Formats: sequence, structure tokens, C-alpha cells
Amino acid sequence: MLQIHTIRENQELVIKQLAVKQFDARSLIDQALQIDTSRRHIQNEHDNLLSHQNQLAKQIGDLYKAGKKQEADDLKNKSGALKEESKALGHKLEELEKELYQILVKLPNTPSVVVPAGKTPDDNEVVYSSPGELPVLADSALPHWELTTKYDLIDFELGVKVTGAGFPVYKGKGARLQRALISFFLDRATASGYTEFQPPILINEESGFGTGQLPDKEGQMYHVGIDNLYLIPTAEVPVTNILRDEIVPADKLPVKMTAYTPCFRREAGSYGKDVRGLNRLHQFDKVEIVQIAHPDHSYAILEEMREYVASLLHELELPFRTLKLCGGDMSFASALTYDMEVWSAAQKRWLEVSSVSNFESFQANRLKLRYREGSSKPALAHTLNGSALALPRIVAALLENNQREDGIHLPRVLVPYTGFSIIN
RNA sequence: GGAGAGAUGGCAGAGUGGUCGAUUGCGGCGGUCUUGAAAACCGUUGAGGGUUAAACCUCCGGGGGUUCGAAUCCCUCUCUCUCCGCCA
Repeated sequence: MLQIHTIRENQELVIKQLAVKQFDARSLIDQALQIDTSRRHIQNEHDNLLSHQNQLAKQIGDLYKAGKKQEADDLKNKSGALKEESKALGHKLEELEKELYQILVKLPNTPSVVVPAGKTPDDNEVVYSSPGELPVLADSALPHWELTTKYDLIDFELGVKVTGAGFPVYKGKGARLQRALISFFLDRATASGYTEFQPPILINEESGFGTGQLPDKEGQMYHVGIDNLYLIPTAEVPVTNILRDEIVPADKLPVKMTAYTPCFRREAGSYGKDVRGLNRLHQFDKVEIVQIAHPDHSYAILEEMREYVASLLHELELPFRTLKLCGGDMSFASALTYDMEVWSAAQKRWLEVSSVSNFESFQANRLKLRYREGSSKPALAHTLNGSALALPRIVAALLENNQREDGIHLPRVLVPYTGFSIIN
């Protein structure tokens, strides 16, 4: 959520920036500023009334002590009238605040100045491609959903029986590969200075609100109605919320956190080739990295995170490219996002495996996540996160790209984790 | 699930109707002393709104009520702790 004072002070700039996200903000911002003006006006009136009442209350107390009952009773009547008036103003103030809030939550985050203009994924800017030609497989090459059956790694039908579509059952070497990747990713993250967390995978409403899943994306999360809890769609939610309502000393920044969790997404409305096999699931595993940063350093940190994720893909020997998302393809909350896409040689398409974003203070505003420089006033911190990495599509690419006559050859770095180098 | 107790500032912990935004201790920050540090002593130290800056207003788990006046009284919700029951 943008801060009203940012909008107040940079009205035209905000409108211009939001246009890059293909969002016409002018009328919303006009409304917001109008409400803000009357809000401040009424608040002032309200405060003066309350101040007056406070003074009267003190006088009444003093008069009683002095035994001047008659005078005190006179003032009581006066104060009673003021109370009616201030109550009405108080309600009006509440209404205005709600109205203002309803508008503010509709405004997306302003994109960074380096975000390319553009409307569709075709307008994203390729900022990196791993060296070498894209691998070309024999005509007999199989897509991963056939490989997983051939080598008995994943049973999609069994998942349907136990739970439903999109809940695969990993078996044998397939299960071991999952565990290996999780360990590998966590080891690399902790070696890079991230502190490992094991957060709850159910979150309450406040947390869902803090990172922006609620109220808008409520339908995307599984909801445990009886206790009013939500299954997390990403570790970003519980991990970022660790610092909700906190004021972090500036010298403790950046805070670097990582967590492995299963992720749950209802994915209502998905269909077709996008959901085949591991391409889109209701439950999947992911290691997430999160940083809470000083505003002066958040963009340098974003680059550091981008390079970190790239290093993982290099180690896994997967061909990939990095995209800087254009305004039209960015998420609501992000100020700058890099997507990493891995080449799936059998499907002959790019698969998104990571998304690394700087949210600037957009999330922090809702989270009330602040930092303090010395003894100065607290200010909103910047939040960043990225997948490092999501497993299913990595597994898909590993299986497809590395299939040979004699089986699937795993990249060397995984062997210590899997205990085997070939799946056959 | 049953019974009881509680929720106050970074932490601990006072405060049961009238300058209480809140005693005190610890912690933090600044200073004196010291070659330096520790100790001791002195000072300072919550957040939000509002203002050019002030004034001023709000906040003692959330919401509502009583009262001229509420951290203090009443209602309600949530959460935490203790004991019992159940249990990986």
C-alpha cells in the first residue's frame, strides 16, 4: 500500500509511474487527495473539541475538590453538549479513513524508474542468457510427465486418489530428489548468510493481510474455516510477517531469511498445457529467500539476490535466461521484478522457476515494518524476496534436459545429496 | 474438552475513577570520572496523527458501554499462562 503522504507530495510523479504499469490512477488519486484534505480538516476540528473537553474535565475535578459543586455541575452540562458534537465528528473521521483506505488498497506499487514500459510478457527485457546453445534432444525425448512414469518417480494418479489433481505423490528416487534439492538450496542459502527458518504453514488473517494476499487474493489460498487460518501460498508470507510491527535498528539491516516450505495454491481458472505434469500444482515445495533492507541499499540487494539465484541455476547446469519484467507484466505489489526461466528441452518452452522482487515500502507499509537510524524517527524498511528455488519446474527441466539412452544423469552438485548420479 | 489466572512502554513490573502517556528496575543513548574499559554518578529514552515548527489529539490486548473525567468500573471478543483430561 502506498503512503498517502507520498501521494500528496508527488502526485504527478505517482500517476506517471503507475501509467508504466498500465494503470490509470488519476481519478483514484484525485479522490484520495480530496478525502485526505477533508480528513485532516475534520481531524483538526475533532482534536480541538476533545482538547476543550479535556480542559473542562480537569476544571470540574478541581471545582469538586474545592467544594464548588454548583459551578462544577454547570460545566458538566457544557461538556455533555461538546461530547455529542465530537462523537459525530469522530464517526465522520472514521468513515473518511475507511474511504481513503479503500482507495489506497486499489493502487498498485509504483514501478522503479528502470522498469521498461510495455504491456505483455513479450515486452519483458532479457537481461541475461546463459552461454551456449540451447540443448536439442533426440526426437524420442520424453516430456517429464512421461519420464516420471517411466522411472516410477512421481505418481500423479495416486495423488488424485488421495487428495485430488495437482497433488502429486513422489516415490523412491523421485522423493529423494525432492529432499536433495531442498537440502541443496537451504545449504547454499545459509552459506550466503541467510538464516534458516521453519515457519508455520498455516497463517492467520493478520499475516495474510500484511503481505497483501488478503483481502484481494483470498480465493487463491486454501482456507481452514473452522479456525480461520490459511495455508500459505509461499514462505514469503510467514517469513516476512516475522518482522511485522517491528522497528529494526538500522545496523541490523539487511535481515536475511530463508525457509523451505510446501506451498499451497488453489490456482482457480488454470487449464491446458500450463497445468500438465509438474508445470502447475496445488501443492509444491519451494525454498524462499527474503531480505529486509535499508531503502538506500534495496536495489543493490535486489541485484545480489538475482545473481544468487542465477548461481544456483548455473550449479544445476540448467540453461536459463533472466527477464526484467515490463510494467504491464509486473505484480501489483512489486517495484522491480526479475524472472528466471529455465529451458525445458522436451517441452521446448521456457519455464518460470524464480521471481525476485523489490517491493520497496509497499509491503512494509501494511506490515508496519520499520527501521530506526540512530535516535531518529522510525521509517519504513524495504522488503525483497525471491524463490531460490521452486522445485517442480526445476525437476521437470532436470529430468527432460538430462535424459539419455541409459537414463537421467543428474548434475554433479546434487550427487552428494541424492546418493545417486543416474536415474534408470 | 473442563477449571482457574492474566494481557500495561524494548524487557521485567507498579498502578483499581481526577495533571497517568503512565512509579520503579533492567536494557538503549549521551555525559562526568578513566590511558582505555568496567563500576559509580548525572541526564535522556514509546508509537501514530497533526503543524513550516509548535500547540494539540489518539493509543495501557481488540471492540462496545458507564462517567464531566477510565489503564482503573461494566459488557463482549481474542490471545496467553497454570492445573486436569487427551495425545505425536
